[in-house]
Amino acid sequence: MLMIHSGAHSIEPGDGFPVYPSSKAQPVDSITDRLARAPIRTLKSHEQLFREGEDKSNIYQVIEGAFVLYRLLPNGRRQVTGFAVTGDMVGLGAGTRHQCSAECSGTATVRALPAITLHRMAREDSHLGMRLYDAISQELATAQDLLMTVGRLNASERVATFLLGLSERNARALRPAARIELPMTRCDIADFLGLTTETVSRTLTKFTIGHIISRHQGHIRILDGRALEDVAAGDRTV
Amino acid sequence: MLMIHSGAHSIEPGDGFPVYPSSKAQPVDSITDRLARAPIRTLKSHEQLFREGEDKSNIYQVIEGAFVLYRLLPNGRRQVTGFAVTGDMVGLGAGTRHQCSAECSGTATVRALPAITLHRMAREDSHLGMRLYDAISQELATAQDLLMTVGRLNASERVATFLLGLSERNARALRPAARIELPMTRCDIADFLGLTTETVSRTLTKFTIGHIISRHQGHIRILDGRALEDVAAGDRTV
DNA sequence: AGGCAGCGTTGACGTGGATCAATCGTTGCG
DNA sequence: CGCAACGATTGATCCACGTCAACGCTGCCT
Repeated sequence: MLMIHSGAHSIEPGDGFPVYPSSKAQPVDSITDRLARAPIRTLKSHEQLFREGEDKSNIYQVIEGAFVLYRLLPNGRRQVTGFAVTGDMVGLGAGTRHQCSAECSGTATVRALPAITLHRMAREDSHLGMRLYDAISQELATAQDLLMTVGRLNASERVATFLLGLSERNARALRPAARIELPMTRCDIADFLGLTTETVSRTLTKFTIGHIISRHQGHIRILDGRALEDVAAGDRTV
Repeated sequence: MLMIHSGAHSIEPGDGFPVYPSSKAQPVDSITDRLARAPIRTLKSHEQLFREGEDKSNIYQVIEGAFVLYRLLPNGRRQVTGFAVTGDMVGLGAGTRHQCSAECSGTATVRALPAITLHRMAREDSHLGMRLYDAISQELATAQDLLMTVGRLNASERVATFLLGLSERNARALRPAARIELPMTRCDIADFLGLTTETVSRTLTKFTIGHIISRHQGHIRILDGRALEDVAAGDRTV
């Protein structure tokens, strides 16, 4: 299963990712409270929240909208490392500079938490520190999943894996798993999977012809999930 | 620059990776002391230290030897996520199960630290927690470098980037940067870079013909570092 | 309403790297 | 010593995917 949102995690307890046994008494100035009081920033379509290499002044939580996280090569080639949506944290990590750029697809709003504040809080509250550790560990696992996908799967397997990842994300959010919104462009998907837009498009067409998915206005539908899993596993050619 | 040892980091302060301002008084039972007292395990050639999916009983520090860290697909395809050598920590990360397998190239020795002990120590000492956070953040950055390499570079660029990474590692260890030992097999390199052994071999041959490197018994030598950088950046075709 | 820019799809074509295969050293082992 | 196993290299061939190009659709701007 390919997780889609590398670089994007909740650091609040109780929403499904591993959390260390925490003390019953939460610190008064908990991360949740602090985030609730954090200033809100609104971004226009295609505006950048931060750029790779910039000083990491803030960590952000996505309130609304969707972000593409990516790294650029000097010659313009791009690798998308993940997508972030409502609730996800972006910018986590210990370095003093951002490791990737973050750009929103449509308009978006985020809460900004000064990096220095988060790290001070983590030093004072080891439970928060462990939650950060959990979150970043999860990001690492996600990045390695993607590495495997990009390094060792062919185009059909990659696209199938990607769709199953989105489906799984829906299921976890208690939304219908078969209906998949694709808020990102073909170019974003291609740069995520290490392919070209043409190949992504052709692969989706092949899936459609094979009655594995159907395409609709603004979303696609998984018609044959088992077949999609077989394609992702390399057990079926489309 | 492609770091070579994803999944492998020191967590002791003062060896060159970012460390948070630490209290002057180290806890008595510091991680260094604890590691020094840790039991040593010796492994035979090609023995596995742990496997992907296994319960994470221990975290290890490599005393001697070299490890290949990798993930497997059901159909046998393999993605090497990193290499670990003397001093590196392997098995870090918050999950209860190992995210990858670790196998030694030759014979190797490691120190084993129970995961539960490390996490207890991290809960009690937030500075250690932050060092874990630093280490895993660095691993994430390394994994994303590799993702970029595998997703967006061609074969020559990947191999050149790989050699430059090894060279850089030598330089940081104050060893000659031009002389590169390749302790891993062509197969390991190929599975690291998302290529085949044949392509790795042919690419090294092309570099040799182009007088960018020379090959010797047990090592290679970089003859033209600038050319290698140009190849890695895609500014020169071999 | 018209023009234009960006996205998605499809087609034609070329090629980089995978695949299949043979050879050669080296190493380990009975 | 001789054989088997393995790793590295090289050659021949193939094809999956990238590249280049055309075209339709949508939404935005004036």
